[in-house]
Amino acid sequence: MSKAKATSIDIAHLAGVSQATVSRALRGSPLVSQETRERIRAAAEQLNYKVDKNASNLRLQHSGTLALLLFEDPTTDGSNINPFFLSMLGSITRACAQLGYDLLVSFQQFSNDWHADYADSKKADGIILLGYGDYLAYRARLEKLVEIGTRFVRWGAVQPDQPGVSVGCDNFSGGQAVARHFIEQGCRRIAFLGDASSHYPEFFERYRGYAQALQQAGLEVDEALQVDAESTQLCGHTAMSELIAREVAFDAVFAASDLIAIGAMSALAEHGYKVPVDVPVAGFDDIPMARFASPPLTTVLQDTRSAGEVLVQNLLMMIRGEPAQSVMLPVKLMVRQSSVRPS
Amino acid sequence: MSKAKATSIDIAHLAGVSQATVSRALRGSPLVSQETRERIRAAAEQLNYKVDKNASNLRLQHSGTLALLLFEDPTTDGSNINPFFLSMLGSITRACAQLGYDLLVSFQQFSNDWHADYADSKKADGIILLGYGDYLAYRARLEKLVEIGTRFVRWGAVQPDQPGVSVGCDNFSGGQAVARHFIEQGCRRIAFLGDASSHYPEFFERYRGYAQALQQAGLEVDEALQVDAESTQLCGHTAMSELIAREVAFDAVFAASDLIAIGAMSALAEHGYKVPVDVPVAGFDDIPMARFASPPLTTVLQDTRSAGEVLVQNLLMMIRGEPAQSVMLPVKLMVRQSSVRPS
DNA sequence: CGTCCGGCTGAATACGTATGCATGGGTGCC
DNA sequence: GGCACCCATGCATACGTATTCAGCCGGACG
Repeated sequence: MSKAKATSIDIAHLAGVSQATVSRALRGSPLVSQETRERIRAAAEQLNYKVDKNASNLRLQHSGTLALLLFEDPTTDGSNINPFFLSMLGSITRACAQLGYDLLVSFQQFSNDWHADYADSKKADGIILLGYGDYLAYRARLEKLVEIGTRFVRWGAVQPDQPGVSVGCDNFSGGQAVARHFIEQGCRRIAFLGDASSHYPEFFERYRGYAQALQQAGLEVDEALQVDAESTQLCGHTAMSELIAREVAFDAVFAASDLIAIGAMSALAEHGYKVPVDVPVAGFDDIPMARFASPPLTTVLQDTRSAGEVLVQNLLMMIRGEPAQSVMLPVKLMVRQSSVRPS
Repeated sequence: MSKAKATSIDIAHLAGVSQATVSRALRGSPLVSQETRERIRAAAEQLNYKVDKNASNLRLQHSGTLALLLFEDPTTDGSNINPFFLSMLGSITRACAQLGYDLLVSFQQFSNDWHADYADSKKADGIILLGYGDYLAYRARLEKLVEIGTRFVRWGAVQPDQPGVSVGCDNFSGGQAVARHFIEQGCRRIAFLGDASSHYPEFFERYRGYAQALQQAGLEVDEALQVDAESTQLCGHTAMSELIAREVAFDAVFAASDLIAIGAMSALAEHGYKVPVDVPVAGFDDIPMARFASPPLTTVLQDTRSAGEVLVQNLLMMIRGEPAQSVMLPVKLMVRQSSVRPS
């Protein structure tokens, strides 16, 4: 039909008013009379007019958009995105839609430089940072963000000395719960699969919870029972194989994430171990796959739905200039077959 | 530090040049001397300057952004997003990043009105439509989009009379392959779980492929063996239970999607059927969960990676004004344990 | 009948960038 | 030495919208 898109001036001509009135009418200003408003609305519909967001955003100095930045360690195999973060993505999208914001999604995995630019270039009003990253490597950047006044929230371990606002689950309690669950069943040599250094604060918190539960039960925390692993099935498989190769005794496996746990279970199967009879296994995250693993995987549920809501709400508070605080969300142990020895 | 964000004029002052030169330098215009360019770059860095995308986009009349619109039938249980589309999301994001575009993501599931507005409001240069939707219900809207010149590509069944450009897998051949796989093993009463009406063209194509394979093998296509189901585990469970309740004989189950297959397998287990010994099962999509189902699920692989690339490339062609055509991608049968009877 | 006020509307401008056009200074060539 | 030419830069303007300010009209009130 019309080749060029209609502008508010076209609408103004058609409706016999000025451009200013068109703008006011379409934004719902009370200054416009009901009759004029209706005429303008009709004209706009007739020409398929839509407000030009670029012009509008430029004028208003905000974009009505949030950016979601998913960063994963580039060392991961790059194949598939961690399902846990996909769940988060879904809940964040939902929360954004409910609150009237659009969402820009970017995977650090796929691009080189930090798209924190999204906010600096006014393409987004704020940023959500998501990922099990090597936190220390990003710390300087977070501090830079704070310094130049970029609004952002981070999903991850909630620690007192962090720059900016974080939202995360209670990884410590989750780790504790898993360890206690094993201990109650009489396990005494519980392996931990996952990076236990402070570079990965979330895994580290899970490890600390695990270690404390062991100590409270009077059990030794044996370094030989801990194997580093990033959150992929492949790493889980490798780490489990490594543990078996060490030939140390173990009677339970706590994997720091579900993907690691699933990889570990496949390695156990290959080596002839039956789960849970020979060795019970538990993971962390409760990704959808966990329920359908064989056997169904015991894990720690992170409530992604409220996590997404809290992230977005906190970010919007910051954008509005209100003070926002870090939040730690509760977790829940989901006991399934993989961790329960038949009595 | 500085409260207000720096503009190109600030940079111009600091570098002792005009705003025009700043713009040219930062955009890499060959008109600017090397020395001046360097001075401007330094000034920009010093002030943490980033080009204001809103102003830039307004001036350039494009946004460097694509919108991904995921629409699923609102009748689904709304809990989790179909993992297959999440895979597509990942590959589309990757393709966008590689081609220098940002991606705006929206779930029709969560919002009421069509955000085709993204393109009309110039927030995006084009739209990617994704979803097993009731296609007929959207047809009028697609035609409207074509009419007003909105650039979009659609993931789904590729059919000759469709408005716009589509990219999809060869669902027909996939359905054929699954049916033949069962037939080769001597199955003669193969059930089909999934909507077989033309409202869901992708499922319908899979059904047509299945039906043709049966006929070519001289087998009857029995309507009693087909049960409607949308693509969720719950629907799969329900549909399978329904089939069992019908008390018709069946010796294989072809589910139109992996989620349906997984739901069906759980229903089979509840009724005491062993997969694959009593009844072999296959799905469609090859979502990550399929490999970890119990038993691992035979399914039809859709290559989401190239699908994402083709979608984005086609859309960019349209944006550049080049002609783009619908594309049908090949599929591949992934035989795993769920469909293979021990001989 | 004049004044004032309130309710609507229009004119003008700013948001920050990109670019066509004009300009200045330097260089080469005759 | 003068003229033409080119490279680098500055000036001015347009992109489309939202809002401030000013103006107009009609009615109410003194």
